[in-house]
Amino acid sequence: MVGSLMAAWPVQGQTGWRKGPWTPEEDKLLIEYVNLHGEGRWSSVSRCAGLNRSGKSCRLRWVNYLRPGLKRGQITPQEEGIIIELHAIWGNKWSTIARYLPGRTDNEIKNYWRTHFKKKERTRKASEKRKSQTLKPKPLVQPQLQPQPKDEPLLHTQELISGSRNEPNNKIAPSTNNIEEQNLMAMIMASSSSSS
DNA sequence: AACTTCTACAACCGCAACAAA
DNA sequence: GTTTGTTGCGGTTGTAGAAGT
Repeated sequence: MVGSLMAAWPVQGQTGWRKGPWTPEEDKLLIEYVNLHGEGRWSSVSRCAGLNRSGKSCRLRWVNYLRPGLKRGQITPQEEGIIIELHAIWGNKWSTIARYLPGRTDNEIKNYWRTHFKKKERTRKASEKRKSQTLKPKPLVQPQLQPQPKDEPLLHTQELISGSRNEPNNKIAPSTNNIEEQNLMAMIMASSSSSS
């Protein structure tokens, strides 16, 4: 199965775009294009740069892998703490969370969370199972990881993260509208400045 | 050594929001 | 005001390599 899939990859989709892993040549073309023309206009990248890739694919490759300033490697315990805190506030707003972790992408954080959350979930369920065999079942009090309402006041100024990123697509930081959140932001600011 | 399971990561898909025509 | 194209986001899947049995 794996072998046959690999043999078939990379393939061309029904739209004619190439799919699958990027080659160093493609990376080079994309980097050259973005260096010359800047980010954005992804739909024209494929044509102009001679890449047989969809704009979506080009953007994703750039944002998650090629963009300068990306940190590679392990998420530090400090970053993990920030992710946990921010996830408690915003839920699965990965791109929002990523704005507070310079050099980290939403995809990276999402992957990290899924891996680790799944692991924790599994161990939690396993221990519950063990408990339930010996104890009377009682209502489970879960830590609240509720996302904010969809219309949360996300649109604010970017002062919060000023200096942390300089990409043009660095949009807006969520507003800090309670003490807890403000404390968290202070913690993040302190940790990011100390780590740099 | 062979096999299985787990983890990390890259990439794709579908959808929604937004802007331009 | 409507349609169409583009961009960005979140969810999901697939693969490689590491770790465990």
